[in-house]
Amino acid sequence: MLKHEAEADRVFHALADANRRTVIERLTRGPATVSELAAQLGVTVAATVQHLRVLQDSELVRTEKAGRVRTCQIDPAGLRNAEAWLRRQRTTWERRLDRLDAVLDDQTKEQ
Amino acid sequence: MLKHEAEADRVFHALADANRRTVIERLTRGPATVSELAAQLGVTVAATVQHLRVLQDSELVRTEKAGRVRTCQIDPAGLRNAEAWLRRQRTTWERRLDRLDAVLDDQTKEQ
DNA sequence: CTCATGCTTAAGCATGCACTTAACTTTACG
DNA sequence: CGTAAAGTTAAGTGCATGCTTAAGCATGAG
Repeated sequence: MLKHEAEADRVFHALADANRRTVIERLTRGPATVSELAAQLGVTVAATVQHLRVLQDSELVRTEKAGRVRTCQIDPAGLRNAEAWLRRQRTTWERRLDRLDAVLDDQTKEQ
Repeated sequence: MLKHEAEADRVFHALADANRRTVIERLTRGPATVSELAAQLGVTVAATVQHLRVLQDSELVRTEKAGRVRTCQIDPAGLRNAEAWLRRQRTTWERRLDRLDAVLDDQTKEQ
């Protein structure tokens, strides 16, 4: 639970930036180099590298360097973590609503 | 798409804070007052109010004031938005992998 | 009415973050 | 070799963020 919390911290922080989300959206369509991502974002390559570090630490992106060009692609682990946290909250909440419904049903029957 | 992007911005930013996630986890178990949330977080009531403003703006929490006590509960809209964004990315990525598989299958057949 | 309770708001502060520029390393090409 | 391209790293800057304290505003209990 605690390890998961730390992961959730990294992942949601990574997703909280619009430029980093744009990188993810781009990479779901296929791999890209650092320069290509920088061009699409409209920021410097240096800024893009910093974004990529955050995305890698949260397991949202994997990169590999061949020669002098670094190729980036989606790492599904981070997306799965984030989806799992959200689903956990939603199901807990829905289960509670179901219990509430049951209680209300019992009460109406007892009248 | 643009409106959705702005919503994603707010939601993921809200989820990026550990204390705000704790509030959500608490509220999935049932409603709570501002003071109760502050006590659990171990921060001042003032700080908690600020977190609640962020959570309301991202439609993760709804609140209602009765007398001098404000009761907070989950608003499922924000969670749904976040889940939708993540699912959109994941399915786009999986569809691309499927296409890649198809291409590779064709190539092996042609040999 | 008095006063404590629950919340709200404003102001200040330390820290973090996203970006830049600039200097540097490594790799490819002629 | 010389040089341009791709990326890395460091330092600095402005702005946002999360927190505090302090003051203020309703509301409920006695």
